[in-house]
Amino acid sequence: MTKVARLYEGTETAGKREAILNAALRLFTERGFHGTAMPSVAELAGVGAGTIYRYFESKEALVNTLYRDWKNFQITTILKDVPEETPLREQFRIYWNRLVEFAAEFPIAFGFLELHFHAPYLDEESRAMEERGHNALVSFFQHCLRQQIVKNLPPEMLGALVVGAYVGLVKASRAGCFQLTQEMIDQAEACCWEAIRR
Amino acid sequence: MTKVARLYEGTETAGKREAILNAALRLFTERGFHGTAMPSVAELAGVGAGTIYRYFESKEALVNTLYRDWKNFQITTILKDVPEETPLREQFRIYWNRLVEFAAEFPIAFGFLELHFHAPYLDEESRAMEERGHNALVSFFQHCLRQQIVKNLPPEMLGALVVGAYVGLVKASRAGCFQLTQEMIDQAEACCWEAIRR
Amino acid sequence: MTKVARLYEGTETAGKREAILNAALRLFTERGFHGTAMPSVAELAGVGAGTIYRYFESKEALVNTLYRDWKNFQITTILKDVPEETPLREQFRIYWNRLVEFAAEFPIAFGFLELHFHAPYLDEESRAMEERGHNALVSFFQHCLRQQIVKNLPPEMLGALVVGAYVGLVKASRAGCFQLTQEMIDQAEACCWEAIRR
Amino acid sequence: MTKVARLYEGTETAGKREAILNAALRLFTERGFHGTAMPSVAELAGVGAGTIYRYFESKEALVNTLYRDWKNFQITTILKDVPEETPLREQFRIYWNRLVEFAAEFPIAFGFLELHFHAPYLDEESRAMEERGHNALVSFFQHCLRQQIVKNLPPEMLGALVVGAYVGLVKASRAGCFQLTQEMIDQAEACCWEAIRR
DNA sequence: CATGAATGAGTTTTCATTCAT
DNA sequence: GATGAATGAAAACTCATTCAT
Repeated sequence: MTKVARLYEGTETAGKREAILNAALRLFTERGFHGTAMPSVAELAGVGAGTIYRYFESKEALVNTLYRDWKNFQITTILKDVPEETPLREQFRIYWNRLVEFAAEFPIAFGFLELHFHAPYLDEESRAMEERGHNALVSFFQHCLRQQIVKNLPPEMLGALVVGAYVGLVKASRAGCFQLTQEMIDQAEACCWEAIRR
Repeated sequence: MTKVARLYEGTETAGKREAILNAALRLFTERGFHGTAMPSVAELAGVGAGTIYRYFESKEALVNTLYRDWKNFQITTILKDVPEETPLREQFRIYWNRLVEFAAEFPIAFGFLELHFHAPYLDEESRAMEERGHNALVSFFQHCLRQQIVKNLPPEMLGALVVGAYVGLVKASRAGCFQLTQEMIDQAEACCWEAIRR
Repeated sequence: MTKVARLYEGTETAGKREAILNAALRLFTERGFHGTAMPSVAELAGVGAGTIYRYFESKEALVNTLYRDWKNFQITTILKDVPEETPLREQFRIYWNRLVEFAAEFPIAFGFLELHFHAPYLDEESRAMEERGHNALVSFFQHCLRQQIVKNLPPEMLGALVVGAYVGLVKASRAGCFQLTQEMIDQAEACCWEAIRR
Repeated sequence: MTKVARLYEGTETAGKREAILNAALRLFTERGFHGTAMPSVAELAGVGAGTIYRYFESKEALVNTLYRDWKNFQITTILKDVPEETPLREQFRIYWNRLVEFAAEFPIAFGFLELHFHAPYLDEESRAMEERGHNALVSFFQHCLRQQIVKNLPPEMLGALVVGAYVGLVKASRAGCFQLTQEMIDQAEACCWEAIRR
């Protein structure tokens, strides 16, 4: 059983709701929001078409739940348990590895979050979650800036470059350009740090 | 200059085909392929709904034409007129600036190409065009590798990191995180080079 | 007193069947038969959706039970305890007052019976009940005709005019056009008698 | 060709819109608003299901158009060309006859207007039209009251009794209780006048 | 050529009814 | 007996595509 499924397994409500969310995650990622028909979600989830509406008010509610849950999970997974006193260079390494691990362990969710970044059908709450991730990123680079260990550039720009490189790397590896070994991940991390370090 | 480029010039000379491509570019970028109704494309283009089908066999044919035309235009624009003997470090600077200029001059087309990267409704020919861009990128970094001026990493990976950083930068600036000045563009270019240089 | 009547009394003694009939009466009257969802009936009745089907075979069976019970109750209430020897003019007064009282005491049931008059989903038995009320009406006016105290018109027509006036009066008062006082009820009764008396 | 059809034939838009309105009029009257499926309207109208939505925004818009058009037509038909100086007793006779004629010539529309009186899906504008008819009625009886030729009762009540009797009469004749001859119509008119005259 | 009205297959969503608990 | 989650058929509505004008 993959970890993908496990995000939606902990609760005792169990079963249908998780099946729907997992089916929707896959189909929305593969075909996009408007390209996915609700009956196809139901079929993949192994439930009746009407059943989805017992758990989610609408298709939009479904995609938003998915976005919030996964974005929240991603942020939590990446930020958890890093002692404040850890050197920032070391923190950078940790976050980088966690980002890559997240994409490796939850490839569909990674694709989903990428595809739905800033999508017009995301609601207030989903956007707030997006914002939360963004703030954590900016906050880290502000910290780096204060310690003068990175180039004197806007923290948003530093974040954009590093996260952009991360996304590019993962997408390219997923497109089959290369297989990501731990060595390559480490090398990429080194590249990114060198890109921004003072 | 191709017809694709002319779409963004004066509309008085534009034929119906251009008007349709123009309208479709905007709507597909804003709402996605499945989220865009053909009649809405017709309306924005100022033509009858049936007229689209005189120029394009289907909605898929339209999006593929758009993808091919713009991808081709992007590749051509970025690669043109760089003498082989130009130092690679200088070539890198040129390509970087052209990428950023392209995104600035054709922001909708940039968004369109990003959004439709690897979309399931793109056909063989469109994928071949994608491949062509990819090959040019890889080829450049192979050249760099042979001259041992960049880190000894797969050229696809070097490309992924740099282009990823570029995409991240442009998207962040478009999301309103910051305004891209020439100085920042130059600084970002320096970052990217430092990321990969040996 | 039948169970139908008891529905409008204290709810603490009411069984589930009564609760369902009560809820259905209100919702069918407010939103119509097809406009009312069975789960909404269940919710208002405070029972599970499946429970309705322990008491009624289908939605049609429910509306027919309701129609029959209330039509029967209406007829019974209006006709009861009028000695045959009572002068017909006096009987007319009695019936008129009982009709108005019925509409005042059971306004929802009055609306329900009006709305469902001749509805296509009423079954044989419900139509027979409708017929029974009609026959009582016609029979009364035949009696009047035999005594030559009313105009020499078909009894059905006399009934239609008087009952029509009654329905019009009640509906108008319910629409808020005026408040029905006993004086007005008496005056209306006088009008109706003058309409048909010889 | 019946007059029912003719209400929607005068315009040069012709054809589909009228066919849809006429089909909807029949089905809404026979089965009610919620009991009528849009595809069944389309089928009876002899058009595609999607075509209805080229002419009417929604099912509600369709029923409201129908209600407004017919209510307006009814009011106009009944009130037209009655010189102010006509004696009120004579006006009463004219209006009565026109009401009955309307119901005879447009039996489905009569049923439609009766069934949808005060329906919850009627919009502001439709209710305003309802009000307009009501006002004309009240206004007539106020005139009668001022001339002291009718009983001293609220004009709304006089109207409710007379119109109620009219509706009862028509409904009964339509239910097959009797065939309405001109003689009977005249007699009914006499009844109604006697009901309210001073 | 250009149009846009017309279409019907497909979409999202609802709801009468069932059935395992 | 009572429940309410589950269902799938059918509802309202949309839209890619066609074709008569």
